[in-house]
Amino acid sequence: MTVGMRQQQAAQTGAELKAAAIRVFARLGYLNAKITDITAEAGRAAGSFYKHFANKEALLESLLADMLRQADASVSDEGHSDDFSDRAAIRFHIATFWHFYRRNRVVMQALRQAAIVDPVFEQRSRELTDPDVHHIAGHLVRARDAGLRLPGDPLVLASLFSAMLSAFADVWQSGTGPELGRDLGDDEAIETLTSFVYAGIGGSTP
Amino acid sequence: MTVGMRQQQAAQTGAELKAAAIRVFARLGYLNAKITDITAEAGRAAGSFYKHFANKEALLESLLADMLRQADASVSDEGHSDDFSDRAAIRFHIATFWHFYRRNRVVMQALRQAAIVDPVFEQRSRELTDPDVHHIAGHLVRARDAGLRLPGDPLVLASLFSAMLSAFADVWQSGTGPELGRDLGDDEAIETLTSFVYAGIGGSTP
DNA sequence: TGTACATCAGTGAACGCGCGTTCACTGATGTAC
DNA sequence: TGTACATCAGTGAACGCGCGTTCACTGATGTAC
Repeated sequence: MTVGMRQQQAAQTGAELKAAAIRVFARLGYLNAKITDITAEAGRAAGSFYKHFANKEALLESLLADMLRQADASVSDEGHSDDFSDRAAIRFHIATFWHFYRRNRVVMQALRQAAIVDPVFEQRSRELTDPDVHHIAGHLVRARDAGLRLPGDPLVLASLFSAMLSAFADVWQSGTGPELGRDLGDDEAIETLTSFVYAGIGGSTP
Repeated sequence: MTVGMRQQQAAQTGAELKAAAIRVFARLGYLNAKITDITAEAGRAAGSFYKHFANKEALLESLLADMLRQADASVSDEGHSDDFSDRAAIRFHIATFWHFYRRNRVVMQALRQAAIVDPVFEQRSRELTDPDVHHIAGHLVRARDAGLRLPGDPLVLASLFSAMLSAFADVWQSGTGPELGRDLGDDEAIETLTSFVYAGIGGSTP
């Protein structure tokens, strides 16, 4: 039952294919990436791919699994207060998301592209986003209980935040904003978002 | 030089193909739509398509042209005040966008999908969004001059608004939000967005 | 107004390209004795 | 420790499917005289 040379090598090439895939997705996008682009990037033959993944979808599932495993490991749900009348609570959520997206932008974009074309990934995408939206909605309800006059329905606002964060991170972390090539610093991005959201839900003027 | 029967008929089928395309895009998405899906929807033979459009890209260009022509015709740049310290100015912009998106959601989504896969449409998409972002940035600068303490750089905020509006309209106009099938009423959507943005840039609490 | 020929929208079967996927083969690791 | 056989990751040429695109054909409109 010892792990032999062969298994190690195989696991290794599997990992190299995934790493190559991420580089290719970053360059061409998930939808434009051909299997042979990935194997070429990894310096392997085309057929090699199928010793490790059934197809491109299975590869993406595997990348998603890696992402979630890593995210679960690094989550510290601790230490953030639970209502959004507290500016620090908002900042904490935004910063967490922002850094998560920095680490996983390519896979997240790949997922979004896959979701456009494939109902399975549309579902996966929803499964990833939905709990978050409801989590945020909960914070908003508590903020309302604490006396804030929200500008709308908590769930609607929560989905607004979620969409806003993804779109914003997408644009400003990949330098595709109105000023091409400009990558907003983490601090400026997080501060801007926090101030905007905090004031937006009635917390206070900046 | 009179317009004959044949030309009329041809223009007619051209228009029918475009209308069918929009229905198909709405159902399957631009990227998933096959030429034969469109011709079938229009009740025509496959080859017919190419008497009217060089390919799917040309069809989309044509739909974009229609959209812009119609938008140009209905624009009344008049009657909106020019700085965002005025709540009505924000509401006006949001309402305009919201209604534009209601009329043209399918084509806008098609454009976004095409942009993922094709640099030409990435460019088109940018050309469509960019002036808007700068226009909004201008309003924000004037709001700042009027005494508002913005939560960040005007251009960054403007791109944030733009991304937020598209994402929000996308989700809530197509019933794909956290509560599947719920289409937010125009008024609720516009009010929520306006209040949020107005407060967010320091205008006031709702 | 009528006849002969030209044009052209529309048809749908056939073609062919791109790319995902397979498969017979190789050589290195693993196993049995 | 050595020999014979089995397994399996990796290879890359070949296969074949899906779908965009073409093309020879039809029949209705348009033109010439």
